[in-house]
Formats: sequence, C-alpha cells, structure tokens
Amino acid sequence: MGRGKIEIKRIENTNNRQVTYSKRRNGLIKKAKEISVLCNAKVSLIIFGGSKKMHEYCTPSTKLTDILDEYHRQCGKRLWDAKHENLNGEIDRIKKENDNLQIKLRHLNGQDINSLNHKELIVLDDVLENGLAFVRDQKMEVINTHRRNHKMLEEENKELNYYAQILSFYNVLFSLLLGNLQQLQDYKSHHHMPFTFRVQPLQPNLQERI
Amino acid sequence: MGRGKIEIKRIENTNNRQVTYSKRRNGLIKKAKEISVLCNAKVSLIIFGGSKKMHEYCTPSTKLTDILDEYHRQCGKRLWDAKHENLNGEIDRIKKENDNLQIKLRHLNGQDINSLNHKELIVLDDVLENGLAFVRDQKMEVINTHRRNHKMLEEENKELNYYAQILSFYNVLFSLLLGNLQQLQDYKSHHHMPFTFRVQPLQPNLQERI
DNA sequence: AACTATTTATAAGA
DNA sequence: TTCTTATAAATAGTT
Repeated sequence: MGRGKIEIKRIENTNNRQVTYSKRRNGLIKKAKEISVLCNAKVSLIIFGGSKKMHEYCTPSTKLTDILDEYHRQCGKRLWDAKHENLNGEIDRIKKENDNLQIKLRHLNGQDINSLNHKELIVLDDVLENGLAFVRDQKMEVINTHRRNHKMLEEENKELNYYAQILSFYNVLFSLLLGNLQQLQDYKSHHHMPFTFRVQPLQPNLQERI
Repeated sequence: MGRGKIEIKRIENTNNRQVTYSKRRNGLIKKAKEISVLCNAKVSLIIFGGSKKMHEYCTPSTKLTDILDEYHRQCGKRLWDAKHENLNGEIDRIKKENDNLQIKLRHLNGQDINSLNHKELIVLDDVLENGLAFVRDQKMEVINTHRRNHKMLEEENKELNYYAQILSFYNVLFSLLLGNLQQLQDYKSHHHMPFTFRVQPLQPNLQERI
C-alpha cells in the first residue's frame, strides 16, 4: 500500500527503515485500539524498534498483569517463574532449617528421643553424664562426711569392745573372788572378827570413763 | 476500508463483532509480523476476543519474558512484584520464626541467660529446680542408708557404754575387794590357814559377751 | 513532516 | 465461516 509494492523483508536502508517503523508502528497501535473498541477485545501490544525506545498499547481499563495472568493460565508457559524459583528455593531452605531447630528443641525438652540418631544420642548422653557426675560428686561428699562420723564411732566402738573384754575378764575374776569373799565372811562371822575395806586408786584409763 | 466507513465504537451486533474481530485480528497479527521483519523490531502482541480464546504474536527468536524484562526495565512499572511481595513476606515471617527458635535453643544451652525475660527465667528455673530435686533425692537416699548404719553403730555403742559403766563399777568394787583380799591373805598367812577359790556361775547377760 | 499514488485491509453482502 | 468486492485506510516513495 503505497506508491509501490514492497517485499516483506528487512529494509536495509537505515533511514527508510526508521521511517517505515515509525509509520507502521502508529498504524499498528491505531489498529490495536480499533479492534479493542470495535470488538470489545483485550489487547496488549509492546513494540521495540531499533532505537530501543519502547512503545506500548494496552486496552484501557485493563492491566498488563491481568493480560499476562490470563496468558499464563492459557499457555501454561511459565513467564516469571524463574524469578519466583529463587524465592521459593529460599523459602524451602529456611523452612528446612526451621524444622531442624524445632527437632533440636524437642530433643532438649526430652521429647521424641526415639527419633534421635546415634551421633545425637552420644551428645545428649554427654549432657546427662555431666549432670550425673554432679550428682555423684554430691553423693561422695555426703558419703565422706558420714564416713568420717562412722570412723569415729567405729574407733569408739573398738575401744569400748576392748573395755568389754576387760569387763568379761573382771567378771570371771569377780565371780571367783565372790566365792572366796563369802568364804571369808563366813569365816569372819564364825570367829566374830571385824571386817574393814581399804580403798585402792583406779587404773588411769578406766578412771576417765566414770 | 470496506464497503462503507464505520465509526470506531463497539459493534453491538454480536455476529458482526465476531466477524470483524476475526478479520481485524488477522490483520493486526499480519502487520505485527510485517513491522517485525521490515524494521527489525521486537513485537509482542496478545489479544483476547469475546470467546476468551487467546491469540498471540511474538517476534521470532525472541522470548516474551525478554520483552517483558525490557518493558519492566523501561517502564519502571512493577508487573509481577505483587506476587514477589507475597513470597518475600513469607520469607521474612519464616526467618523471624527461625530467629526465635535459635534464641530458645541458646537459652536451653545455658547461653545468653541475660537476655531472658522474667517469665522465661521462671520456666528455666523450674527445669533446674527439678534437676536439683533429683540431686537432693539421691543425697537423702545416701544419708538414710548411712543413718541406718550409724544408728546400729550408735545402739551398739550405747550398749557398750552401759557395759563400760558396769566395768567402772566393777573396777571400784574390785579395787575395794582387792584391799580386803590382801587383808584376807595377810590374815590367812598369819594364821597359816589354807585359802581355796570357789567358782560361781557368771551373770547371764555378761556370760554372752565372753 | 506532508503529499499522493498505490497497495492493503476490511465491511457488507452473498 | 469463507469468498467477493467496493471502498476505506495505510503507507512507500516523493517532495
């Protein structure tokens, strides 16, 4: 349509190309507008020429995102999912980290021990071991204190047992003497003799116990 | 362009509108192709008619995403950032949750206690209290065991002390007797009398100890 | 950028 | 829908 027919192929003359681009671009946008109005169609038209300056037409009362959403839905082509993938990947990563932390917390609270693996059990065991070591220390302190008291009591006991042996000996000896004392008394009363006691000092170690 | 000039406004007759849409859509796509080839332009054309069926043209060797990226860069309009915002929001939320878990873990490990608030301190204190209660129980068990042993030793000691008292009494008594025995011996040797011992049975409770 | 000869697109009718 | 075709619109080449 013009003074002469043209072949549809790249216009090599830069100036001609630029002029044609300008004319046809306007034509295109005009026709986009017209079909949009006449046929109640939704149109999105984006054009980049050699100058890299962008021209756009989008049916009024319509957002490009809506058109792209519809495009997305109908085509199934994933337009900006590559960009979403990064974010989704990060979300997954953080969620996983989150789960691990939750599991650690449960373990420290003593729950869910069964799900601990061997290595984790060793670590937890160490913690408990330290706790038990403290208990043992406390135990030993008590034991040692009592052992000291016990020792003193045992020493005393040993000494007293020694005295008990002496007592036994005295007992035997006394029993023997008792018989002779009776004999002496009988004798004295028979002969009408006076009978007096003489006091002897106690042995030193026994003296203390009275 | 046609048998008659038409006003650019919505075609009310549905059939006419459909026909016109079909014709003009082809024309639009044809012109898009032509400008793309002739002028080496990049074109993206998306059209939705009343039938909701989508038609599209995109300059060959070009991806729609590239055109949209360029659009994004030149317009500054944020096409899919709304969608990104959702994801970014979720990332922030999960990161925050993550931080809270990390803090809890540190507290359970006994670190960073200073940053605990009062309520959290109470909970932590309960945990420690339970641990100390266990230690105390262990202590008491040991103490009671030793107390029993101690008691037995004390009982024995008490008994032995009783015997020691008897011993002391015997000792005094024996000392007194010893003097009289000497007196008796002196008397006997002076009168040339024979002196014999008579064995008396031991008192029953003392007999056991020999 | 304006002009215009010509091509192209398409409205209406079949 | 598609074909036809008269005619509107677009535009290539010129100024």
